[in-house]
Amino acid sequence: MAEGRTDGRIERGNQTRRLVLRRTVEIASVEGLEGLSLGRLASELNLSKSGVFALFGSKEELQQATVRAAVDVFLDQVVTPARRTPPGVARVWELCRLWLAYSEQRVFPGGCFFYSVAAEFDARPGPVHDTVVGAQADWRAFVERTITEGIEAGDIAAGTDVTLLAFELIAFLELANGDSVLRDDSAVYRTATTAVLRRLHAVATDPSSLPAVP
Amino acid sequence: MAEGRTDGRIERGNQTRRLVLRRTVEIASVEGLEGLSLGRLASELNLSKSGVFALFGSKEELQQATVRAAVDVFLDQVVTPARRTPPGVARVWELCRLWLAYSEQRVFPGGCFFYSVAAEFDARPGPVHDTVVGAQADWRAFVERTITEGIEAGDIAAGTDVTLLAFELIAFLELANGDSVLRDDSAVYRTATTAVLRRLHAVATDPSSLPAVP
DNA sequence: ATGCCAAGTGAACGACCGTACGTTCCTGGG
DNA sequence: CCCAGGAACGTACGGTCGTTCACTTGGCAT
Repeated sequence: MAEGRTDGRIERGNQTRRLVLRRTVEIASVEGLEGLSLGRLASELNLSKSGVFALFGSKEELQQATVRAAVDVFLDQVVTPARRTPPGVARVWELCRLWLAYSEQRVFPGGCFFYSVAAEFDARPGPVHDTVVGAQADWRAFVERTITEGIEAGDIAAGTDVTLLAFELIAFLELANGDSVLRDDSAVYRTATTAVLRRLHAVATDPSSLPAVP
Repeated sequence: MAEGRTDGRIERGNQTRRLVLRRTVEIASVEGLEGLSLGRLASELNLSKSGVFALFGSKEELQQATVRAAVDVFLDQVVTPARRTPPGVARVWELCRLWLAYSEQRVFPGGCFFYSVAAEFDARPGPVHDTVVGAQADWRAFVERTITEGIEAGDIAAGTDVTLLAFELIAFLELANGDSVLRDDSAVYRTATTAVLRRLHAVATDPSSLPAVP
C-alpha cells in the first residue's frame, strides 16, 4: 500500500457509512434513535438490510454512531464558528445566537438532535445513554468555559455564578427549540433572544459590546 | 337501572382501564409512548393482550388516554395545590416550587411525563401530537394567567412582560427536570430554584413575600 | 327465568424487527 | 497471476408487534 494512502476498499465502506449516518441523524431527530430501523434505512437508501447491519455490527452501534455523527454536525454549525469571535461576553452571545440559528434553521429536521435524543434516553441505562450524556456534558462544559473566559477578559462581572448563568442560558435555548418544534412556530426564538440578551446585559461590564435587547 | 347508579359492568371496565393507565403513564415517562406495547402490558398486569386492546380500541387511543391520565396526575400534584396560595407573586413561586417537587420526587419514574412525551411527538403529526400540544398550551396559559393575576394584585411590577417571564420560568423548570434525569443528579434543582427566585425577586414589588435566594 | 350486552379470553393473522450465515463482487498486495 | 479480505447481497430464523374474530363469562333489565 502506498504510504498515507487509505485502502480504497475501506474508504468505500466509510463512504457508505457516512451515507447511512447522514440519513439516520435526520430520522432520529424526528422519530428518535429507537425509530431507526435497518430495513427502512436499507430500502430508503437502496441498500440491503444485511449490508447496513454489517456496516455497524449491531443496531446499538448504529445508534451510537448516529450520535457521534450529530456531534460533528453540531460542532461544525455552532462551536467552531463561535471560535471566530474573540473570547468575552461577545463570544458567549455569539454562541447563543449560533445555537438559536442552528435550531431555527432546522439543521436537523426535527430541531436540535440532542433535545430529542436526550429526552428519549435520559432514563434508560446503556451505552447509548452514556454517549448522549457525554455529549451533553461536553456542551455544558464548553458554555461554562466560554463564560469563564468572559470573566477573565474582564467582560463579565467578576462575581458572576458561572454554573447558574450557563444553566439559565442553556434553559432559554432548549425551551426555544422545544417550543418551536412542538407548536411549529418560530416566534419563540424572538422571546428566547430577548431572554438571553437581557441576562447577558445584566452581567456585562460593557453592554455596548452586545446588541440591544429587542 | 336505579337512577344515578352506574352500570356495574361498565364500572368494571373503567376500573381495568384505570389499572392499565396507572402503568402506562409510568412506562411512557421512561420509554415513551411508542415504548408502550399491548403484549407487555398484558403480561405485566395479568390480562390478555386482546383484552387490553379491546379496552382502548387501538394503540393510538391508548396513547392519548395515557396523556390524559398524566394530565390528571399533573393537575393533582401541581395546579390544584397551587390554588391554595392566594393569587400574587407568592402563587407564582408556589407553582414553580410545586413543579420542581413534582419533578424531583419522580411522581413519574422518568421525571416529568410531558417533557419525555413532548420531545417524542413534537415533530410527528397526528392525534397524539395534538393532545400533547394541547396539554402543553394549557400549562403555559395557566402560568401566564397566574403571572397576570400577580400583576393585577400589585404584587408584580406593572410593566412586566408576561410572555417573557413565563418563558423564562418554564425554561428553568424544564431544564432542571431534563438535566436531573439525564445525569441522575438532583443538585440541579437547587440551581433552578435560585434562577426562579432571582427572577421573581427582580419583578416583585414586595420581595419580602418571597423566600430569600439561596 | 330469559335475553341482552359489555368485559375479557385465546388463537391466529400478516408485517416487521434485529440478527446470522454463506455467497458474490471487487480491489489492493505479494 | 492469484489470493486475502472487505463491501454488499440474498435468504432465513425466531420473536414481537398491532389487530381481528369467534368465544365464554357474568351482571343487568324485563
